[in-house]
Amino acid sequence: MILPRRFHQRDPVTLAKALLGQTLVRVLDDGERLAGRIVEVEAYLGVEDRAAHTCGGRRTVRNQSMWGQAGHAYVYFTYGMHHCMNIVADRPGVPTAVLLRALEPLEGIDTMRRLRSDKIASHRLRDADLCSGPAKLTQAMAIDRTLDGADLTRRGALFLEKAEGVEASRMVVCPRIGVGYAGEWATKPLRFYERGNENVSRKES
DNA sequence: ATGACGATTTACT
DNA sequence: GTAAATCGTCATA
Repeated sequence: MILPRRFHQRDPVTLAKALLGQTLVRVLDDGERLAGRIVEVEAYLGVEDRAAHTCGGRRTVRNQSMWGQAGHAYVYFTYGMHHCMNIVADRPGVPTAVLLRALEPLEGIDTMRRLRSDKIASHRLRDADLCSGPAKLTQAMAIDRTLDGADLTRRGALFLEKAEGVEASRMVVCPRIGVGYAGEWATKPLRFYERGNENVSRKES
């Protein structure tokens, strides 16, 4: 079953926790299906959040997806070489989102490994190296700006299937990664991951 | 038109 | 641990 619009129409912290355990599915142009279980996420809280791209109400060409309807993808390009994928939360005009930081590979693992190996020299990547970071998972799932704005509640190139969630007792809650520039917002507990999962990008910081 | 900067990853000391 | 890679985006002028 595909996760419905209503699932996404919540505040980003609630959505972030609910997304842990759910399945992200990517269908390639040739029909091959790649899938991963979401095991690490971060919530971005919108205009007040100094770490968010929509901080201060900024609305730009790049971040316009964050201002739109929940359940769509917000994919951005950064560091001149990497893509990161978010899931838009809340309602139109409230620009919040959840960043996907790590997946546990489920389907299409050989293709994921090829997509990752094409870019880097090292051969024989472990399964846990395929999707253990926000830009690694977009590489392994062939996600780029062409999928920005994609509706994740429809069976297309990218969508979310319902699976068993992760209980609060098995979640680690800690500060977000890589947002040291955001002042007091850098230390807020907005990162969530499944305790003990080997695919997580880093242990608690 | 210009310049500074990343919601990162990888390789190397 | 530190540094390089690499360029679209956005604020400033």
